[in-house]
Amino acid sequence: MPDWRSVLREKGYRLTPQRELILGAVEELGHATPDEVLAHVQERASTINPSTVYRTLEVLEELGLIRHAHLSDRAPTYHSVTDHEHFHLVCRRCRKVTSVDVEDARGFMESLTTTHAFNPDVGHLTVFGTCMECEEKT
Amino acid sequence: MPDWRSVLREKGYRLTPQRELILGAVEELGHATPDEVLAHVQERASTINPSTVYRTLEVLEELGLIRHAHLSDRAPTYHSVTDHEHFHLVCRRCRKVTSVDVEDARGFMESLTTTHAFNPDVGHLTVFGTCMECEEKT
DNA sequence: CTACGTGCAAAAGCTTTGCATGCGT
DNA sequence: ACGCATGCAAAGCTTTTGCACGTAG
Repeated sequence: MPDWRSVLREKGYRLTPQRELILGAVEELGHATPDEVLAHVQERASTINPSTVYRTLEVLEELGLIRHAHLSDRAPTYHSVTDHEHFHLVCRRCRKVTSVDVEDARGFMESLTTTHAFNPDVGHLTVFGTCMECEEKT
Repeated sequence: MPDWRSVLREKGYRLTPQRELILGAVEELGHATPDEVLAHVQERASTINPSTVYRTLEVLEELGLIRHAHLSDRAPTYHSVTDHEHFHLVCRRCRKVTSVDVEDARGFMESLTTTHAFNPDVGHLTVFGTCMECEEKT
């Protein structure tokens, strides 16, 4: 797990308090929209601006420190990559998000490679559906 | 494959030229954003309004006549359901979209059901990645 | 010191909503 | 004739952009 400071420096990016706060927010929040990240960092530094959040999330993702997925039909959510690489299950009814180890998708991913000449990005994958709890409540 | 007229009528929706045109546009275009649908229908009926397109797509999806998927980080795209049910592979570099029969994902989907108590909606699934053509151009 | 990063404000999408008119039933 | 559907216009959100200042290196 590479140190975020070195990663930024190596690519010629500067170390700023905003970048540290935003990366910290993403790690703390788990899965957060830009908006939620903004709200979180503003608790500590109220003058931080939305545009800084968007710009910083973009940089951090480019550097591979965070990733985003689409857990709703609307905003993207960002999450840390320091944890295991994972993909997501999202229940449409209760909105619950489950993180699943990429290992559980390996067979499927490999079949896409061999039969469709496609190299899938499993870390970005989101599967929508219904969790059994909700299913039973029908 | 149910007739769209009957489907609308059975649920108490009215048959309008706009609805017919919009459904037709989705079927012709394959995978289209609301914007593309609008442009297409306006070729025939220039007064059709964006809000009608949004409202109609929502109705048609609710009735199961069309579905949407997220083929880019931005706009949703709608497609007909009269074809085979399918999911999508999207190449991030060349933006190519491949439709894949759901059968190819069955094993994976079943494993999610059994090991994660989750009932996946395979028709909404989109897998991002890189196609081999682009991969080789590196 | 240099120029990258930030804050601010305005603009740019995209989508939704309220309302009066029109049209399908 | 009744009331849903549409067109229009305006508002709402989220995200992007231009610019001048501040600050990391």
